[in-house]
Amino acid sequence: MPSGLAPAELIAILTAVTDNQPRVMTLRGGEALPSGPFESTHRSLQSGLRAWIEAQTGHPVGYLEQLYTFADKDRDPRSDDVDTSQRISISYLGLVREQDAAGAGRPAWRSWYQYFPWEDHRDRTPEELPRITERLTAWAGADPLKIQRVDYLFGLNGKSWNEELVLQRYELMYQAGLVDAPEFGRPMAGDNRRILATGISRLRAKIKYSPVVFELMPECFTLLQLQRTVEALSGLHLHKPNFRRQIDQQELVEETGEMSSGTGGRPARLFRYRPAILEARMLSGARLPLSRS
Amino acid sequence: MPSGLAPAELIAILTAVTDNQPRVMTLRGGEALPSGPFESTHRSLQSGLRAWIEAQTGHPVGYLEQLYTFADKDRDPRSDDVDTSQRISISYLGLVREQDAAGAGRPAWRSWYQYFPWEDHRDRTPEELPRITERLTAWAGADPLKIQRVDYLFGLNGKSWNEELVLQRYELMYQAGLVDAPEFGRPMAGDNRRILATGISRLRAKIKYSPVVFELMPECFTLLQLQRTVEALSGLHLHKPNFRRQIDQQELVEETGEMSSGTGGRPARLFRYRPAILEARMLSGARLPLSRS
DNA sequence: CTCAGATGTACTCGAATCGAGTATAAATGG
DNA sequence: CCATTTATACTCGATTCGAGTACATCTGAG
Repeated sequence: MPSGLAPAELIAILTAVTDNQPRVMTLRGGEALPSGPFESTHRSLQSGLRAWIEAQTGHPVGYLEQLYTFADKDRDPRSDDVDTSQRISISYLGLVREQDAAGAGRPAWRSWYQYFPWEDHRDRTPEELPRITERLTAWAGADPLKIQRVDYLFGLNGKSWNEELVLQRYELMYQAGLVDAPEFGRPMAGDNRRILATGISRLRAKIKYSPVVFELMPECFTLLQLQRTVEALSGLHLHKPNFRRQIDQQELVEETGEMSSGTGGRPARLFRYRPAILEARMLSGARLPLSRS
Repeated sequence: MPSGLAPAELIAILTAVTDNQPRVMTLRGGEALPSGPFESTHRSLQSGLRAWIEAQTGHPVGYLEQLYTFADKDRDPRSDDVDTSQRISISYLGLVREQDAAGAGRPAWRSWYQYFPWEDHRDRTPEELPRITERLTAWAGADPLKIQRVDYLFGLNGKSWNEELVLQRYELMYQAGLVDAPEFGRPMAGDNRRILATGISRLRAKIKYSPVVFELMPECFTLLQLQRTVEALSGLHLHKPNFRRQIDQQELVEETGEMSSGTGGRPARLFRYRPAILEARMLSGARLPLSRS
């Protein structure tokens, strides 16, 4: 057997937000992410992955960003193919607007929070959390380092909840043997659930300093729709006046002149993203006005 | 020819700071970075790269962080092997303390700023900058998008210099055909110089919210030594009182009780990093007190 | 010895940011 | 008509941060 010559695998976390739910594109009954081998016909890693996504989900992709590269032995030890040569997996985060799916692999959009129910803190703290932290605390025992880590990751004992630490929380739960319990979120094949956690972490971090949210918005939107989208992604409730102030200050959007067709209350102004400003705002960014509750 | 079965290549940007200069470990007369194929004997991507680095440079590595994965066709089009199958390159950023090098590939530490002389803004704005921006402005012509991009990346026309945009600046200069001019920095083989730019960008961003600087510091250090290291990395001059205030507030360091042996002025207190605080500060981070001049 | 020069340390001030709260305006629907 | 929902404007105080100033302490050259 020569050195690791297995083809590299490309994996996508394709995300959209509909009905105030952040969703991920899954295959085979929700247990797998779109993926396929990188082939010599592909012009680049990105275009290769785009081809696989279109074939498997029938969905065109706009924004695509590289996440992380794994080798098999770095990955989830439950993998089936123990004696094949080492495979390299390159994961990407993709953002799309629409949600109709019709491809070869039984594509379906599923809410992130089916897989990570403890990550949605928009309305109340999730009901799973007490049971999770209870078992984690038991697992930590008297080890001060473990206790500190549990407190820090899950916002216990005066620490505050940090929504970006999705991956770290998942890995701690993995260490503590909690991720196989079906009560704590739907499982996925292989390490796909961990890759999803990586993508969520990255996206939650990125919306704070980069205008990627607009990749998920329709052409025209109200400020509340924008806020609801950010809230869905971050899993947090935001303070409305502050959110609007931030959006104003950053001049990321402009009015279209039209008004929303009224979904219950007073009609809202419709806005449009100003991509012209993108460069200048790359770093000053779109900070999130957070909220305790 | 089957699908792209070339072994994946591992590449390292190994960085240290000595004599107030940020340095990168190079091979073959400074034109290449340490690298080697990922082999089936390697336990993981990281450990494989560690082995190659030790063999080629004789240098052990502590901190190692994945940067980016390329396929050949994504890379610099000047690559020699046009008709081989597609090769995948996985780049890493490594941080080390010491600087003695003795390995198989003529290892040598070189200052970052030999390769990117326009990135060092500590004392004065670099002398190359006027000539670079002049040629870039000529290249941009009347295209408003290009003009905006030049202004934004190089801090022209009221925009401020953003030290993190090393890669973007290099890629713009590449587009404009400036990177082959030896007056604008030392060249490297293939796309190694672009990979180095990627690493510098990442490190300059990371020192702002993560205590990675301490990977580059000796066990004990004065606050001024710490400041000089951060300045070397960011290529900026920092305001001393503000820098110390930040370090105090974040409680990242503790006094050793000893004093510096006096390198000219009044003896300074020696400090030591407090890794115990690491977790809690992961995000609140080590922000940089910047400075215009 | 003394003083220049370098380094170390302690304050102050004002602008900007941001979480949080309050108030008011405009539409819908029973 | 009024409760409810949504939209929008304004205020207040805490914190952060860039910037400036002042002063302390040691080394070493003359």
